[in-house]
Amino acid sequence: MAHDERRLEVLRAIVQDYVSTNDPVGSKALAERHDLGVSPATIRNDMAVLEEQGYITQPHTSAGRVPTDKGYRLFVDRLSAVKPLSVAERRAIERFLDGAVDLHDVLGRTVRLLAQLTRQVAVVQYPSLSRSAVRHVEVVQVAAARLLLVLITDTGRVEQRVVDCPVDVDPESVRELRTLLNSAFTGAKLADAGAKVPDLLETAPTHLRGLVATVSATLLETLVEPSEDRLVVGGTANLTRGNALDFPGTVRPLLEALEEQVVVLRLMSEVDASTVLVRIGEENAHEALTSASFVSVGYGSADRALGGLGVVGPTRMDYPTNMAAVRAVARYVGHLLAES
Amino acid sequence: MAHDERRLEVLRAIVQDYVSTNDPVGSKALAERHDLGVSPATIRNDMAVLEEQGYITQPHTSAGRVPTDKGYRLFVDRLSAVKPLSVAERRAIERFLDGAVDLHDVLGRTVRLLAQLTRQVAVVQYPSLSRSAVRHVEVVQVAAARLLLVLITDTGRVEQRVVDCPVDVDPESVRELRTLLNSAFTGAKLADAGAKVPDLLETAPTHLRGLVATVSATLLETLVEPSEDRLVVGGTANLTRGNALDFPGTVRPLLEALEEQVVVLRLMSEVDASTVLVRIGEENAHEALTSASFVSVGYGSADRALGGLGVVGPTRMDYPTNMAAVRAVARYVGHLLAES
DNA sequence: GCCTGGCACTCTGTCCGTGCGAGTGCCAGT
DNA sequence: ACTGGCACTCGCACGGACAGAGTGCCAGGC
Repeated sequence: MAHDERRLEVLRAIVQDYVSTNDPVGSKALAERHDLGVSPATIRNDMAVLEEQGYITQPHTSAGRVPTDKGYRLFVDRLSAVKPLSVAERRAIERFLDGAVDLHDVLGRTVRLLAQLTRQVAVVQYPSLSRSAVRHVEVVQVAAARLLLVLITDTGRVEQRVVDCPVDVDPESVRELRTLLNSAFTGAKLADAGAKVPDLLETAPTHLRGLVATVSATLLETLVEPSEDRLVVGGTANLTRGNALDFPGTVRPLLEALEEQVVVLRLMSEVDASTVLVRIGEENAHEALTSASFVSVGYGSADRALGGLGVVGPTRMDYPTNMAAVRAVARYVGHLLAES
Repeated sequence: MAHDERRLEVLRAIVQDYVSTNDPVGSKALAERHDLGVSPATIRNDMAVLEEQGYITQPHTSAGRVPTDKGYRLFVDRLSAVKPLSVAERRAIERFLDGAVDLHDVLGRTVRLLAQLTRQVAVVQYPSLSRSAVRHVEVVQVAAARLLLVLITDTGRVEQRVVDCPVDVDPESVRELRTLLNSAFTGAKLADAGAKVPDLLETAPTHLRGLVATVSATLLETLVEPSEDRLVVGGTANLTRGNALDFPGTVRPLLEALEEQVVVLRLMSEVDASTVLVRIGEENAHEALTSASFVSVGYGSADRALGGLGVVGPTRMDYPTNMAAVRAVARYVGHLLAES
């Protein structure tokens, strides 16, 4: 029916205008700025219907209309085409990320890049430990009865733990231990590492049993502990951009949630690498984020997402552009980490 | 002269009142809240002198007085005693920092602790590479012609770099290389490491020369590069606390400067571990920080500062408390890193 | 049946004038 | 040298008037 179609067109126009002007948009302005082929009065009727259906709302009588969360949702799902990035932007991504010297650097550059590209707050998760594989385990003796355990994953992430042993350890044992651990764990997915411990304990020479047990315990703790998942945040200054209406009250709770990390990590846990996930306003199910939207996607090769990255901003954001930027950056980071 | 003394007392009272109430303070309120033993009229005369000397100013005619940067400076230098931390606070520091599992964790906890204690933005610098000593160098072969170099310092910091070799490397050479590097560098201050390279090259067996040269080059790059100094920032949500007057305009430039890191690191480069450094407003010589104060101190043992930490907030801050907190936390972190 | 032009209505943001309160500076008196 | 008193200056909060934007509704046209 031509009706419904035009009504959606009106909704799209409202979203686009509101996103770009930051003012509630009225029927007259809409008719002027878009070729809808109908008069303001007709648009008003459509808007009345859209409002009744819950897609738009007016801040107060006799102001223009503003999209609701539901309206943005419809817009994202059905009314927007993902905007391809310009050549200049693609090149910027490459130039920005190439030349990174280590994982920390890669993620730091990524977060700055995303923040700059989208003009929103960017978040990047460290490659998940449990989804990585062990590249190398290193044991360093730092004192007679104290060892430093260093775990290097194939994504370049490095974890370290100090292990206090009940008795002194001689250097030869350290060497054996290193060999033992590496042959047991190297190449294994960290998620599977736990299963290898009993085996390892059995095959270990008797004089190393105790040591292996102590060290394995710490190692497992390191691997399993998912709370240790890290997050890099950047571009928080972008929160102060734009209208005060974007975040009712203040940006304070949002800043706190971003520092809390746990909140964002939980949201990020749902991502996969194939589709860009958009959570709008109330959909976020966390108080501090109810007036914000979260656009995220997993990075890594298709079969396993190493982690997630995304941007956080006001619900009034340019979804097509941000989704495109997030996806493009994730792809590039995925390649970068896969080949290193 | 009794005059001057009372005048300073008035200045102290003004600073204290203004910090706690956030309102320009007038002569009447001052007389009521402090036992200065004189009438408001007298205080007014003193205030007129203080204003003429540049220690205080009035936002507009017929509002109370507000301390200037110069006023705060005098207050910090001569009028304030460092307020000792309460037992509860000391205990909080211990409880908060104990149980950290690695360096990243220590610094993360530190920054959260400082932010919470002072209700300001907290910054903590990673232990400086050049002032640390090498604990261990690890070489891991990740491909035929690609090595991963891992450097572990005595402060628990871990740096890693990928090295691409011109020719394939056999595993035996990797083992020799590891031994070689460790015997050359272990225990050496990173600042001195550069000097050891020529020696190393000479003593290296002929078949390893090329490899050692390549690897050393990357290693040196890692060590010397001071731009890689890292910063942990926390408590940015505290910027939105307090009056809008605290930061004229917005907090935006400040947030940007904090993310820039370079700016803060430069300020931090001057700290040493013995005295708490306070930079007030314009003293900061960076545009974004001219309406902010920076309280910092070095941590580490007395003879060598490993890095700096501090807080950033409005010039209108509680200097004695913040200085005490910064110093106490720095001491504790210093101990923690020294013993690990 | 759908669209359009017109019209009355409502509401907000803004501007302006007023009054009030806080605070000052100055002066004369002790 | 300090104090009380007094006139003066502003900023700010309050309130009314006004203009502008936008709506809902209705009657008429295609």
